[in-house]
Amino acid sequence: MFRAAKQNRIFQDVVDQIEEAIIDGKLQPGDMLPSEREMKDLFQTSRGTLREALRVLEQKGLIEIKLGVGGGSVVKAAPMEQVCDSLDLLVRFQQISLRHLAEFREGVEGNVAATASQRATERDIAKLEVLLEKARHYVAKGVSEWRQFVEIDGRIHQALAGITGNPMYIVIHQMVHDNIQRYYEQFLPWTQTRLQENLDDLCRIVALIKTGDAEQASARARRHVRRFGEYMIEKEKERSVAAESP
Amino acid sequence: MFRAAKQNRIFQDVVDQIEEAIIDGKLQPGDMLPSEREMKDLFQTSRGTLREALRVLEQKGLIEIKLGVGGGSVVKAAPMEQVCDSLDLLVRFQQISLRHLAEFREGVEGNVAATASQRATERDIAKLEVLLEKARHYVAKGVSEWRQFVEIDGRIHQALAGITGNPMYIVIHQMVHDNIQRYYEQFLPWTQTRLQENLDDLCRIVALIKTGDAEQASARARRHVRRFGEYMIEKEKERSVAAESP
DNA sequence: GTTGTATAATGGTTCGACCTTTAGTAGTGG
DNA sequence: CCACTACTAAAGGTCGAACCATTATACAAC
Repeated sequence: MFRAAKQNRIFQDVVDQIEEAIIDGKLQPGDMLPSEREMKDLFQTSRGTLREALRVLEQKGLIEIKLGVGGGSVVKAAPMEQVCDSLDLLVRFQQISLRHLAEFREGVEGNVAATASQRATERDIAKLEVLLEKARHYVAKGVSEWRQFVEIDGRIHQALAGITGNPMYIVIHQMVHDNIQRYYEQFLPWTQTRLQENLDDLCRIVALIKTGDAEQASARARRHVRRFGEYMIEKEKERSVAAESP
Repeated sequence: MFRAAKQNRIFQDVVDQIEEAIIDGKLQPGDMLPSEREMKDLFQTSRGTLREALRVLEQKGLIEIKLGVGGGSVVKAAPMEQVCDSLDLLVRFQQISLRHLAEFREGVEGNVAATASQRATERDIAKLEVLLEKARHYVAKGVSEWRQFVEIDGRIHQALAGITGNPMYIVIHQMVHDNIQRYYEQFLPWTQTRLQENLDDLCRIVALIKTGDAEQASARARRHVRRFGEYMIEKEKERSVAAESP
């Protein structure tokens, strides 16, 4: 019900003031803050304390600090990376396993596909088909190009999230994708069959979105990412078994 | 493809070392770090630089710093709050509107209900029914107790997320709930009818989870949160209209 | 015009001192 | 013997001044 009331820290006060100015729009993205030596006078504090405040703001993703003359603190755009980073930490903290991530992803991709199928314009569809064509290209070149295919796969999913027009989907999708991406590297090589399966999935999903069939698009998208997930979890098991009896 | 290569900052090196020690488990939650004056010698740096590193770690939610003798830096448990905080910032940055949050929430609650209906044990159901009983109690007492009802409502949803056993759902759900909560305050009073509607929803959802009907549970959960969302968006519109022509 | 160099502004680091908070301990009075 | 007070030391918080490292700019040399 109540929050800790410690407010004896000066740097925190500085952080709050600058943060408020940014959120209220008094400081726009791209704006430069005064130099440290000026700000220390403005806030009537020491440079060390002011720098601690800047460290916090930088970590929050609100400012970026550049070196040299003409450098200084510049207000950043929306701090979306921080959401990814904080979850990244949680995953590495082993609070969240691959299985958990994969399950969650399945649900999100399903929702994204359903929403996208209701909102996709002709331009959106055209964009998707360009990506699809690239994917076909890489699959045709064989398993050696698996990395390219995975990259295109990611871009297609990202495009779907974009079509929903909901930044929450974009951020969350990015976050999950970034965090699951780490595992891809460990679980190759992919077979040609698997590549082809995934490509077929993508084609069908786009086709269903074209017709606006939310139900089917959602189900197919879920099946698609479940394939990814099951494969990786399966591989992970093999690993841990191998690790137990080497 | 590549990342910025600036690594000339000493405090960043200190951050990385301590972060790695925590993630690798060499430092367990609850462990105390040495005092600033000791660490400055260990890392062979100045106290100011070391303190900047500690500020970053504190902001990341990895450590907590206490004052006075016997105080110092103590390693925290899983930094879940940071995920909420970073999204909170994004919302306040006006990158994400109530509408976006509500839509995303609808999808998540649907997935949570579906998954929970497959995994709920008898104990889980019992817990839910205890909460349900409390909700009934507050509704019976009338609109004046709307705040209590909303609190129970939140706990029921949180319980559902817990039943899935997937920490991703718990974290994401918490995050969305915390960030949407802010709007509740602005959009009262609730009518008795509305209170009753929501209670009915909750009862039906729990009943469907009891029977393990994922489809229906999901649909009902979505409808439930959509009601919340629509009501708030509607109120928000009234507000902005009122603000335009006062 | 291009290249190199000096300059100054700005963040990054260091050192040393002092203040504030806090837990423990010794002392004091009942 | 107990309870309260006051002192002490440890730890974070702040301050100021100096110096180092990086970089954009202006100016000079070719």
